[in-house]
Amino acid sequence: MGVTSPTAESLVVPCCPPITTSELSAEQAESAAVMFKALADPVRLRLMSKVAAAEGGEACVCDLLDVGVAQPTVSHHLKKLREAGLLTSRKQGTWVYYAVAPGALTSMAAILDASR
Amino acid sequence: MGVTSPTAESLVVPCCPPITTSELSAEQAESAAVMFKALADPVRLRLMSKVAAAEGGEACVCDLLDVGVAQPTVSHHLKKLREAGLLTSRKQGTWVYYAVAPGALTSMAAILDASR
DNA sequence: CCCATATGTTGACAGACGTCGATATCTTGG
DNA sequence: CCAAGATATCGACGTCTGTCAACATATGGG
Repeated sequence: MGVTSPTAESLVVPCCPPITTSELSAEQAESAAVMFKALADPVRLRLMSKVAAAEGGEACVCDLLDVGVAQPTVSHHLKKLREAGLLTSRKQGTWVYYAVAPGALTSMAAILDASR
Repeated sequence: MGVTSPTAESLVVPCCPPITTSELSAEQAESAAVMFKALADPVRLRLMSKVAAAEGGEACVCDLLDVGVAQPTVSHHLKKLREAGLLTSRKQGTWVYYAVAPGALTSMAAILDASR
């Protein structure tokens, strides 16, 4: 295990309206906070960036180990990003490839709105 | 005090390139994390939303107290959002009005990029 | 002037979080 | 099959964070 199940986690739900449009409900805020929490760490931001900027749209874990923390810590952060629905993972032989979940970044940007 | 100084905190620095464009450096990730950390809490997300969606673009603290936590906690969260550069504040008589810092949301959305 | 109202500050506490070393699991090559 | 490499899990530790009650500060009205 350790690889994203095909049915869940990779789905992109619209979640919330732009915060400039209407006040978020407690439930909407709770679910949006999960995504922002996932990016609220320098190491996870760098991991997201490495994956998002990788050619082919995916990166092997072995290419994500140079972020200044130990390997178990990298694994822990990747799990968080997966659980937040921001990354998907795919196992190929010995290696695991991570990719940005389709629509994840767009749906976060949508919450922020681009009109201010 | 307690009101945003006019010179700092409200400035919008571009901070970082889109994460899909190039890998974030440790320093860039650190400073971007400050902003995402600020939104990584349901209460703060609701506060941002209330301010952002307010008519006139600003809201009195007295209109921000119905988010399910005590008044000191609201004050604490507003301070965090101010320090992160996401909100500005203005004192008028007994009341303090909060507004979204110009460019703050846009600059966060820019980091996420809108191309995926 | 003093009191009610609005907002911020302080100190304390429980729980969440980031980090690591040790270890487990899985896969491939020999 | 067994050793080596890649990745995940576990358990522990220190630190950060959200929360509140109590208090402090400031403003305007009577």
